[in-house]
Amino acid sequence: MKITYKGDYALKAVLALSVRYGTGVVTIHELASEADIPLKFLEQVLLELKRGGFVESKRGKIGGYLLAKHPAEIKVGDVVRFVDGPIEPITCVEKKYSGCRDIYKCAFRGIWQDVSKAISGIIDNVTFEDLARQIKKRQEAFSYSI
Amino acid sequence: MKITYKGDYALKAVLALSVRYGTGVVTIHELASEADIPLKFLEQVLLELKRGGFVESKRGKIGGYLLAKHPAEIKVGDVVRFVDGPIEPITCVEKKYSGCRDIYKCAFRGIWQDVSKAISGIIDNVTFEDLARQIKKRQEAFSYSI
DNA sequence: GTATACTCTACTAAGTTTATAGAGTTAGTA
DNA sequence: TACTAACTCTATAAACTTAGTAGAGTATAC
Repeated sequence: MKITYKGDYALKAVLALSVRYGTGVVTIHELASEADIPLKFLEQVLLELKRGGFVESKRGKIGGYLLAKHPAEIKVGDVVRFVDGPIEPITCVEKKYSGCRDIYKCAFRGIWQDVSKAISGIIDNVTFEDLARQIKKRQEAFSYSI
Repeated sequence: MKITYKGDYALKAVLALSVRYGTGVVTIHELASEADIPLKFLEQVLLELKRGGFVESKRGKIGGYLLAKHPAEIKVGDVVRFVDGPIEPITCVEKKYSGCRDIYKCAFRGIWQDVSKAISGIIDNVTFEDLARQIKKRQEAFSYSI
């Protein structure tokens, strides 16, 4: 499992949209400057997220992006797997694999399966609602402290 | 975390040497054909493992490789980290990192730290003695069944 | 002194990552 | 209608990583 910049950007974009869920659209430009992401790269990431059903877009002058579902329905794992591919640390643990000629000899397979399960257990148990709530709390705490 | 072919080959080589621990040296050629690894690639992997203190070599006509320590003293995690680098899924969780300008905003950091801990919890709790014992058991079971 | 096996450096083809460029499309509004 | 702001799509490219190959060099048993 490796989180690439693309994956990182995707997660941050979805989180930014989660925090603003229900408040209309956000432009790529806003998202890019807020999260410090190269604009043209973010364009591609958002298009991909759209194809994946995570976000929706509105074109035209007052256009922008918004979340396609409620933040509670999007897990961190969903975005990671969609953008950066399978979380398995090695190919032989992915579902369709049928490689290892003598599978009984592959002493490591069990370990990689355990690793995969452990990772899933973490990233599939955090939704963007959880993360958005954290962010909002911090923002409140910050504004009180002024 | 991603296990590359190099990492995979390294693990298999160390395991093969673990199974034969105490029985003298094994040539690269034997290891390569036993584990179906390209010979010249395995050469490099073994040299690297030697520099890492995992294996020792004996040159000359009756030369070959052997484990530098007892299999019980080598964890799977040691080899993985040495050959394929840090197991952290993203740079910002590695020890020396001091990047994130506003770390309090990085809502994902905690997740990646949890993932790292979970992976470590698995790969640092399996030694090559454990794995070698498994292999030997299977070999026995196999020979009984004939 | 020769065969065998490890040592070391360099090279390369292919794939992935991280962007950048630019032309095209949609929709609000003056 | 014309203009503008914003999304859409395809192509390209530099840098890096991976996986493997090549070949000359060094040590040691016999």
